[in-house]
Amino acid sequence: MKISTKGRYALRMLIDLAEHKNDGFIALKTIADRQDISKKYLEQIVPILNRAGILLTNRGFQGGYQLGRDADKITVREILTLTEGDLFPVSCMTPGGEVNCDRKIDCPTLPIWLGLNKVINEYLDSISLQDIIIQSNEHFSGDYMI
Amino acid sequence: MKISTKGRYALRMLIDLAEHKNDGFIALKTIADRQDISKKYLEQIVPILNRAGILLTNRGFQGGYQLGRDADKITVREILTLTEGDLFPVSCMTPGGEVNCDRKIDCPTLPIWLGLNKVINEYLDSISLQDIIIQSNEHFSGDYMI
DNA sequence: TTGAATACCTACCTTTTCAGTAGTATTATA
DNA sequence: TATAATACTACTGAAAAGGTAGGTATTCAA
Repeated sequence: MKISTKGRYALRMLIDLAEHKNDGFIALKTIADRQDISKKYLEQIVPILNRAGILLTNRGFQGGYQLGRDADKITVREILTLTEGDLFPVSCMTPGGEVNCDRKIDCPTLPIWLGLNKVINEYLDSISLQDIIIQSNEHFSGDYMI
Repeated sequence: MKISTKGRYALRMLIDLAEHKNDGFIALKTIADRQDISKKYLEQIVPILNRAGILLTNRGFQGGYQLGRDADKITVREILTLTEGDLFPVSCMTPGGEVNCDRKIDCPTLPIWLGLNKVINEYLDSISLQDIIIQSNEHFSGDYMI
């Protein structure tokens, strides 16, 4: 019951891009260095986000990445769903929402997983990259107000 | 981000015991057969629940298990926390609640994980074995009311 | 008092997933 | 055309998941 590095790194990369959205295309090496993540590993994560239109990319000299959408239009749920596969908390359900289990009729635990799925998704859906940055800045200045 | 078989099997075993709480001690073989779970695997899960006082056990001939507490005093959260380890959604936090990460100061994602942890735990804490059985029965009779 | 049924314990095993590395191909720009 | 970047694909070592296997200890009933 853990989010893997894949999802966490994707999130950190996108937050980094959102924080530097006025810097043009940013090379993966720059992000990898700033976030202390293996660049090679990030290379594998990036195409997932790319295909979903979350990123704009430029190859070649001075290439790199930018957010493909405004930061307030990208939710944590979208990022994690792309990178972690679906977020359904048990393996008996497919991404499409179908239950793939012989016991599904009268399974007493199914309502629990459906409910858990709901609270998780609603929570993660309520947070955008923009929200994260705002909250992060508030917290930062808060440290100096004591 | 999935609950493993260990947690799900534990939950099903305890629901089974709650449904048959008037049958005295129930052998693991009976539960394994009814739930279609490997008895040998269940044997490994049981001690975890046992140590927490959720189970009463009797060894020897006609031995078996009973719930050690009323079904409305056993929550899904307790069962899953015991079997899955803590339920914290990322690996950077210890069961005790301490953050085990160099980046924890000003980590912009930490509030997300704290919030996610909260909604997950509150949800699972709100469901007892008793609740599951009641809801399961309602659903069952509902099928005949059409 | 003995045999069967039960829980308890520990080691082992196979498969899958995680978390990357490595190497090569492709593309855009100066 | 050299160079700095992304894009793609294969491989790998370690850990976790999901069990099996085999033995020991305990209890009750006949």
